[in-house]
Amino acid sequence: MPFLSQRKMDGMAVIEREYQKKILTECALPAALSAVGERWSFLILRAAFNGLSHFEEFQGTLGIARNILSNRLTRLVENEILQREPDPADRRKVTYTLTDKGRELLPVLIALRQWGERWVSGVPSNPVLVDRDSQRPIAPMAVRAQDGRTLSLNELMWVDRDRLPIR
Amino acid sequence: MPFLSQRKMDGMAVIEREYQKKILTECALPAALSAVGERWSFLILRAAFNGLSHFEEFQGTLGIARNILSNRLTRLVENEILQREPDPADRRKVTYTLTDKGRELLPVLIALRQWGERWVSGVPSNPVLVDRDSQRPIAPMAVRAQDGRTLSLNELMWVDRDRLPIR
DNA sequence: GTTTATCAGTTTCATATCGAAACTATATAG
DNA sequence: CTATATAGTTTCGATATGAAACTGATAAAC
Repeated sequence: MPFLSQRKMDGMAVIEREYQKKILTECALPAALSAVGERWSFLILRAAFNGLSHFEEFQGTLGIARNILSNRLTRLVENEILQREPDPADRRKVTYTLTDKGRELLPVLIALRQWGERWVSGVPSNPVLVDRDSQRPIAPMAVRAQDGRTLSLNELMWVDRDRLPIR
Repeated sequence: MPFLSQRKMDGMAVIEREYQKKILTECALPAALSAVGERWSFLILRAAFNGLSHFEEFQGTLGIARNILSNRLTRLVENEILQREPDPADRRKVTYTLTDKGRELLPVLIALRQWGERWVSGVPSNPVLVDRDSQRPIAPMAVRAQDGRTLSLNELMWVDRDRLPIR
């Protein structure tokens, strides 16, 4: 994917048009969006992260239309984000559970949620997500360097893969 | 918002139904999605982060229909994610630039892009986003504790705001 | 100053998607 | 055997989308 308004960011070099195009075309964002880019998909995943796993649970909790839910679940399963299995305890039921691929969407959901808290709803949501050890809230999601420093937009730049320092 | 499949996560306490409902309703994710939850919105933002700012640039680069682009730009401006201004150099043109609120979506876009690279496109995209200082690629987006430790799903839990340790 | 081109939209219309409600198929409970 | 729960599918009207043509304003060319 791409990013970075180099134009008016002090200190950030202006990107030439050709490179800009490359950044926009060779980007995994459209690929990611085709898997989870629909509104309901995010909300279904949120529910799955909270332990919901049955059709009726999703439908009742989210208030989504049944045909749309059916369609979204199918797509999420096709994309291997959810796993569909008959419930061994009750064969009428089907469970949808997160795969590893699905679980790794957690940072995306958390980042979106934090942004919404800060900029849209305004209110810090009530149950708070905390680190189990310290019992303190998690840190705000941020872009970071390898050593953990958080990076702002003008501390970032694009580099061609071939020109990366070795190691 | 919500999250966390407590059910089968070893060590993670099972959440009671009532609390689960609260987690799902008092969540900023739906709010965030109503602002940026449409496919094109993310792609327009990606382009804006790369320095695109004019209608024709977005249209040509993204291949989006003009009426939809018009609609999405209007909505992004209404949501104060983009700022609309006449171009002082050429009064025919209008520039759309990121606001602070818009720029703070960077972690979301980066997280989505990284996920897409790893799980969908499979290939690490070519221009690489690096830390300007070290010239090394940025770290993978991760949920972290206040002290910077990365946290996995089963190291997370929900706590009611009132029961947070003081400080 | 007239013509032409550019830019940022709007309008139109055909198609695709969505959502509410009713219907279906299978499994379980009594 | 009957009633109910679960996970869908079908139907149909409303909404959103996309391609293409059109508009209005500014700027550039001559």
